[in-house]
Amino acid sequence: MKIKVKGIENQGARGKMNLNERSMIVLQSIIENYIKNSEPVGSRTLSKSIGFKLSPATIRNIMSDLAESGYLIQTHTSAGRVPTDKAYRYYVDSLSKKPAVPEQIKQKLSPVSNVQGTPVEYILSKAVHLLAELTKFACVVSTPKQSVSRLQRIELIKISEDRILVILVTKAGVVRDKIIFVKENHSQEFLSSVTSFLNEEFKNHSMQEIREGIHQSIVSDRHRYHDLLAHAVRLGKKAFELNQPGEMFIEGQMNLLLDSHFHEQSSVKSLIDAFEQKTAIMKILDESMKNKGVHIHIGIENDYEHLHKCSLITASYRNKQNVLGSIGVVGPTSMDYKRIISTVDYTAKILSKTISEQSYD
Amino acid sequence: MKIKVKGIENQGARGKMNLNERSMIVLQSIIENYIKNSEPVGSRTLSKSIGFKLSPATIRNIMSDLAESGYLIQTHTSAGRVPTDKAYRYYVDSLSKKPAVPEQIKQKLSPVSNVQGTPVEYILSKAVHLLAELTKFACVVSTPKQSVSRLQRIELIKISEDRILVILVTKAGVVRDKIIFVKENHSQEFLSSVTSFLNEEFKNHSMQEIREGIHQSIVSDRHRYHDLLAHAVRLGKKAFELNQPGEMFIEGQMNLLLDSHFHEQSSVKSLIDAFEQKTAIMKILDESMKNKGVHIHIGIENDYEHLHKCSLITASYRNKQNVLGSIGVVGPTSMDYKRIISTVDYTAKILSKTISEQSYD
DNA sequence: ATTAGCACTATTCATTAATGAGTGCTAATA
DNA sequence: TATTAGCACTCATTAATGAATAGTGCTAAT
Repeated sequence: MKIKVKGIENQGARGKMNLNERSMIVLQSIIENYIKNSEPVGSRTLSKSIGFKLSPATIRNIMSDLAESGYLIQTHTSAGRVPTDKAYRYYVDSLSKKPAVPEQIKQKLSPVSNVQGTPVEYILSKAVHLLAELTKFACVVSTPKQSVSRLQRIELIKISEDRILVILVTKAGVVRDKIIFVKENHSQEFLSSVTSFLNEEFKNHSMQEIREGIHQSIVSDRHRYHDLLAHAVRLGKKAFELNQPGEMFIEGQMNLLLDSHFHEQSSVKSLIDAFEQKTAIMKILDESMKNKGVHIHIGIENDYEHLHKCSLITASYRNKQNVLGSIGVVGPTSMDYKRIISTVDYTAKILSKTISEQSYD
Repeated sequence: MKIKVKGIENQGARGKMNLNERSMIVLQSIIENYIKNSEPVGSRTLSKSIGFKLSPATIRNIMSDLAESGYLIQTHTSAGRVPTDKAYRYYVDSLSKKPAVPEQIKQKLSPVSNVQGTPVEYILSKAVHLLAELTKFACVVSTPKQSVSRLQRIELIKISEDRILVILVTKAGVVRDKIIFVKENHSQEFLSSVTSFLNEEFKNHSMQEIREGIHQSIVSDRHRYHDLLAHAVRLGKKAFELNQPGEMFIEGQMNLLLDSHFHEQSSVKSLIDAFEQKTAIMKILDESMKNKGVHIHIGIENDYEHLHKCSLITASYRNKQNVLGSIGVVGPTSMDYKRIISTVDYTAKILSKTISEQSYD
């Protein structure tokens, strides 16, 4: 693996300090050691575990420089060094972009494609569940936004004299159902004609467009469908609102509590808040939909303060047409980035593949 | 509140011991004290907090008797007493069956009825979420079993050349959808006729019956609907299987970890396992569907060992026709039973009301 | 430029002693 | 006879102490 040194050498201003390629290899070694053992790493330990020969004293000098440049900190005077968020950022940036996915992980994720044909939500929950099991961290996935997805089909089914079941099927394969209450007792035939009208009119339009456009239709066709379309508007609005705050499935929160890094009381409570609020994590997932590939948010880089001690690894999933949502892992900043990144990446891919194959376009 | 003394007096065999009504008031006082403060309660404290005048020495004697009868234990020689599961059992049995529900709690649960008209799952998740927020414990709810609920309507919708969306609407208001892949390109008209055939044939039959009966129909009508019915069989089976293990929503697991009673490492891990496995809790929820009212499982009374340090308070919810599922709270054995019982009871009631009003029978 | 050596610092762990909450028992009391 | 006061005893908790340990920083030698 090639290491990027660009822009790092001599950035520390002070003439004495020199952060050359060797320093960075040491840093990398410290990081990997810390990820593995979750304990501050000292010069002697490192001297042994590092590839080439270097005495503890020399390593101490290098460490001192790295500390001064903000890559390492000491929890106390006589303790080993611990990587900072800056160090992790350097580390992940210097990783070759696509670590291979171990066959074992692929195998464990294969059940995701086995649930093809089930509702998208079920596929998502399967994926997030397996991801949590594999990573031993908390995992999240956002459900497809209804606003961007396009209508495949709408169905109005008469359930009783005053109730109609409305079913919206989107291109992404999401089915949303809702009961609306009506005053008039419409015949199923009437509903059928309204249904075909709606389908002709709005198929392939996004929910957003429908919501905006449906009112006009009412005006022009007022004579025929007036009342029911009014209901349809109300339904559309409600269904849209329901999904608007963006649903999100969470799995494996408990994993974090077993993790040694979160054993300090304070950060546990922080995390609980973060998951309770949802919005902060949701925002990160949404952000992740804008660009391809794996996104990495390390500790302090997160806007939300309660996530300052976490890293989030996210990746979006999609069907052939659109980006639908994101799946991600929430863990300590000292997670095994190599493994987690490749796992998340692969999970998103298999999710995309599974959903694409059952999407309607 | 009347206290049951029946069958308790002199049950300890040893002639000396006497557990009269006063003892039981003391016991009750100890329990309530412990529930409130989560700390072993001593004779001096109790002497002050108890209603009538009684010296610490006397109370010590009573406590000693209660301990001998298995209602109290000491964590160590010089510690106060802690109620046993037997004590809690006595305590809840002696509660007047229906503690009043505070107006404040009713208010906080009112959003449940506001989501009427949405999918049952959504209503359930709303209810369990609020219940967790109110009780500050972990809460669970089981979704309606498909096997017992009766078919209201089935719809087959042609999605693309090789895909059909199947929607099952049950009387309980549960909608289940699934995509089936077909080799032949059936026309929508053909599907419509199959749909109406299926509806005529199976409406009001339970899923179980349909699953068993559908094969016969195939035989007799083989000439017309053969292929699609074969698919319907497969669908029915799969849909049934999917729901069979019984889904369950969990909320507020994290609450338990903040609870002082679960701070000991071991019991945390136990609990995580319990929620991971789901089956044990699911079984208790299922059990709870058999009888009306609130069910209480205290610590050791639970079959599943990992739940020995928990109490579960459950109540079933229903529509006009059937019992559909259960909702419940999982907390420490020293929970505030009065409050939790009334809250669970009320939640189940409001859930039943909300769902009944949108059920199709 | 690297390394060995040594002084220095802070954590961790075990030991000890003091404190205090709470009991159990016995004898005095109402 | 039931209750209470008094006292000895137990055990957890806490703080203080000191030894052992891991690790650094600096300096001088290589």
